[in-house]
Amino acid sequence: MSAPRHQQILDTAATLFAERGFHGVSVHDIGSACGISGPALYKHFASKNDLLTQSLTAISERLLAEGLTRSDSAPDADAALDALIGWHIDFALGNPALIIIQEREWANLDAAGRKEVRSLQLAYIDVWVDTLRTLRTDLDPAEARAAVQATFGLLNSTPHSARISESAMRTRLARMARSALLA
Amino acid sequence: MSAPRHQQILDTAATLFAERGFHGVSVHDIGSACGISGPALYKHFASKNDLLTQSLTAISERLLAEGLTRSDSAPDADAALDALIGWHIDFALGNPALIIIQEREWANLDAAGRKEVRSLQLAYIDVWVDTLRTLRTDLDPAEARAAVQATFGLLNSTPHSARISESAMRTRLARMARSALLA
DNA sequence: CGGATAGGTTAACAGTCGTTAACCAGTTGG
DNA sequence: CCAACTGGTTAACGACTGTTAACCTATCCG
Repeated sequence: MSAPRHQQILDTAATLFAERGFHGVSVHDIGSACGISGPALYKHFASKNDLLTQSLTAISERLLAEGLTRSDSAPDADAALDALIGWHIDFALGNPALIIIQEREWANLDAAGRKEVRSLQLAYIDVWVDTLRTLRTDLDPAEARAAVQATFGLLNSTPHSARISESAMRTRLARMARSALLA
Repeated sequence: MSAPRHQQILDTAATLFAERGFHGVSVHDIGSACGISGPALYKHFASKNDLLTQSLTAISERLLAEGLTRSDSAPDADAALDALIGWHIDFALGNPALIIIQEREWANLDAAGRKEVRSLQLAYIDVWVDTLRTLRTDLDPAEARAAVQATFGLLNSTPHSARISESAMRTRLARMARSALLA
């Protein structure tokens, strides 16, 4: 199996999906952006939908795994929150296309993919919620979840703006997220 | 001219676009959701793209106009910021479909529509930026703009979550937005 | 009364979509 | 050395797309 080509297709598809939306991109577009053409994709993926499913599950798995690692290795809850914020910013700034499709293409998954991605996303949210609730004992789980999701909206907005330097953006987002969560 | 039908089509289209994306909805889908079918839409709109353009410009005009009104009638900058936050939350909670398509279907506009919507959006951002910069003299325009757009991301995340009551969501979002902007 | 008009219908068009089929070159392994 | 497999090609498919055309009916106005 040619793993690099597999990954190349996945990356290319994610970028195109982010730019024009799942239904706005044809398999011919994806193939030709990879130097191959159209139906050749079916040697690597079962369907166009499979491309989206694999992208989204990979994103969710990576967010969750690294989020767990970083928050677990923090000395206390306060540092864990900073670690989560830092990780999410790293990911959003480094992979704007993935952030975009994770936000907007969720509805185009089939039932099975949707279920899997959803549970990974919920697990990731729970990591944040658990951390936040040890710092904010006044928040019940539902309120904490709402606050975390709002913070994701804040952090995920980076792909849409970005007119200041990456390091300035990084520190500004971190400060805004922290004070929003602890307000 | 039947104005109500015009508006009904616009509302229906916006909802469907929000659910399945511009390319994921056919003119037949829109028509049949309105009780008429397919090509009848062309008695009211020039094209499917025209539907999207009119939706997006209407949203941007409304956000800007009401934002200006509310912030102008505030006694000072601090109250103006609260007024802007309150208005944006009102709109986002009341029109989740419109918020969604304004975020994600911008790329599907034709050149003319894109230009008009963009300038309206920039004007709306400027209202926020001007207000914010009288309270935060340390922020240069670019940084203020980045902060405002991040706040929009926070406030616009409501359509994706919403598991707590609307009034609880409203006050939580307002507090988070305010402290993120002033952090 | 009678034409214009507004708002709907169905039929049809050309184009594009995702997907499959049939085929072919190169590599690999028994 | 030959068989199998990998990864590519082009051709063809049926379904669906946005849009136009042709036609019908009710309402309105001179």
